[in-house]
Amino acid sequence: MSWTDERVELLKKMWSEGQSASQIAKELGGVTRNAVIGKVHRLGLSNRAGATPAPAKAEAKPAAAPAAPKPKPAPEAVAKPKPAPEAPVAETRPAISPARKAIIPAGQPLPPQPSANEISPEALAKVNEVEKKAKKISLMELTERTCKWPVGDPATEDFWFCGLPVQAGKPYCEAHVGVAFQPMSSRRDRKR
DNA sequence: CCCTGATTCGC
DNA sequence: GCGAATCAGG
Repeated sequence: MSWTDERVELLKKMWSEGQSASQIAKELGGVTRNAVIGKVHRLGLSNRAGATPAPAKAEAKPAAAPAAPKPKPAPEAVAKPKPAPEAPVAETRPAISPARKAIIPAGQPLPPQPSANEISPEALAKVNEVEKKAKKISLMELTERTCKWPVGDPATEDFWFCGLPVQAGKPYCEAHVGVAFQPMSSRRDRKR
């Protein structure tokens, strides 16, 4: 397999939509996530921010490299009409409360894929669905990899934990993670 | 253990 | 340029 224009295009699209490298690789087929990541870097779009107004975070970066030229290949993001202003929300914010109406930026809509943004009623529906087939485990049955999403009233017998297998190092299963956390976008931190 | 992206380096 | 191996982290 080679990186044809079409494949690269799909790669760009998915990457900008926040899809993970493995998902993209799976979609493309014939390549591994490593290949995707490698390509992403070579394309110079390792930063998922098509036009993120820089967190303006007063990072106390040493920057003690006066003579160190940082050849940062300026993002060629220009001809690309980026409608979504990227919601400036903190990612680690568990929104347990289901009371949340669509705050979807009413900019230019994203016709094909609703993308992976906001909670969306879809995610909520997914949770309902999941709760049906939840394992309904008890507190003591919780392990490192069981979804710890509580359901029901703790003061009642009608209370249990989801118990479905969690994904990654999250405390919840995929469905619940979708409701509890914001998509994903900024995780900039490398110690090396 | 599952996953994520980042980097390196032989090809 | 490519991507497996490796690394670093959740």
